[in-house]
Amino acid sequence: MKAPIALVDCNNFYTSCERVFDPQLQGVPLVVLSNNDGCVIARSEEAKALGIAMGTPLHHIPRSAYRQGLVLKSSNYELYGDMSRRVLAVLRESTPLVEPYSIDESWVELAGLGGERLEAECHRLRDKVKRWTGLQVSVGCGPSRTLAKLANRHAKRHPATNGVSVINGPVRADSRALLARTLVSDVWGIGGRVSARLQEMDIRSALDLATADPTLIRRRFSVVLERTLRELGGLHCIDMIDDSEGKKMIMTSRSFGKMTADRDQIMASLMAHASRGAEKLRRQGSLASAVMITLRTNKFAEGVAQHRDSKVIALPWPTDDTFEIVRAVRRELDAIRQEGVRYHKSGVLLMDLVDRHGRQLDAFQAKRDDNQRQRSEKLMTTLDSLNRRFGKDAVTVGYCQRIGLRRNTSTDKERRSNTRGEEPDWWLRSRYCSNRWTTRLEEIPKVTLE
DNA sequence: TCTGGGGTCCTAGGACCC
DNA sequence: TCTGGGGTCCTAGGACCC
Repeated sequence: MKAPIALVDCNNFYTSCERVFDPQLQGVPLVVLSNNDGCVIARSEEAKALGIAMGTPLHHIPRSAYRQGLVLKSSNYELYGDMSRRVLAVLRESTPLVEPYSIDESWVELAGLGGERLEAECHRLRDKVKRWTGLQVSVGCGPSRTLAKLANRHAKRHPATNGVSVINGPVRADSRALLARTLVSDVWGIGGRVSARLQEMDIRSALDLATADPTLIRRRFSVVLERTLRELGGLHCIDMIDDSEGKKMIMTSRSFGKMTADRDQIMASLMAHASRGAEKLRRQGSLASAVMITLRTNKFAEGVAQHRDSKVIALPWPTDDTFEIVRAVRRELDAIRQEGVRYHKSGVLLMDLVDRHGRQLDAFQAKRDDNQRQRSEKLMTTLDSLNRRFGKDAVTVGYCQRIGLRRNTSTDKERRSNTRGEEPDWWLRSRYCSNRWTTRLEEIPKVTLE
């Protein structure tokens, strides 16, 4: 028998992080906006009660919401990332079998526990995270990940559960009833397309799917859905993700603060993405064999020329050198950019990643002599350590400047006065950003004693 | 004026080989 | 009028996740 698995998920994670360090945000409707202050990506319970949907564009939020006290925050990933690490540290202290799943969720294997002891352990984890980080989590537990997800959703929605729910698949009556009440579209792994097709087959609830014919499901859909079906039945099919080899591709892209046709600005944005991508590459110890650049216009803008294109550039040898990657990007921009078109978003995708140490020195790589490689490694190590010590973007490539994330100041006006003259169009908007309370000494919370 | 960013897995189909 | 069969590898695109 496989050990039960729990999903520990932070409630309204981004808005909760904001509240930990700013008590004035308690009890008010609060939303966190996506990059560029584009649309709503997190909501407090009060904001949900105002009817603000996930993904609402900022400019579609009704005035009435502000009259009721709605507060906006720009996303502050430095803060959220650090809070996420803290939650993880608390979980890891309790059990070694923790697998981070997203910035606000982790899987935890609870071996050797069952019945009341299992439920007690879930409550203990929940209380501990709250006490040590100030964040509230919900814990869902079951024999498979799909059931743990479903239990988690239940725990989050029903205060009577006290944030913890354990289910056992359709064998037990109470779990069976929960599956019957859950729409198939709310099951983890089932999106809009698949659920529409399932409805046509009269499969409407999670229980309907759990008791459907696996062979038929596999034939009409795929092995993915068959696994979901079996997981709903209590069979463990979806394993821990083995990310020991790191990510298989690294994407860095952003929308521009304002659309622009200016070649230099577009170039600067791509160079910034290339250097950020190369940093991520070095952090996970990989080398990229190819890089793809992408450019696109704003699909929502009416009456303007639309254009999108991308190009894959093979690198002469697998590398993690910022300068080599930037050089490739610089050379190829004109291959995809159309003169006069105002672009809205650019991106750099590092592909065909190989392990830095496990690489084979084939005939091509041999072309790059040892001196050159050692110099590059030294330079990149220096670059990274300077940036670690003096803050992100302390040292950057040529004129690409900062990638356009927030600086110490948080208003557009202050930003402009910081940059001597006109601010580049491609820089992000980030008008409502809070401090990076836990990662920057200058922004640490101050307590004044009367 | 203003609509995010970063991933994974699976499948189908074409190219190519014997 | 007739035109093998089976296997692998690669890529593009679909679907889903947070």
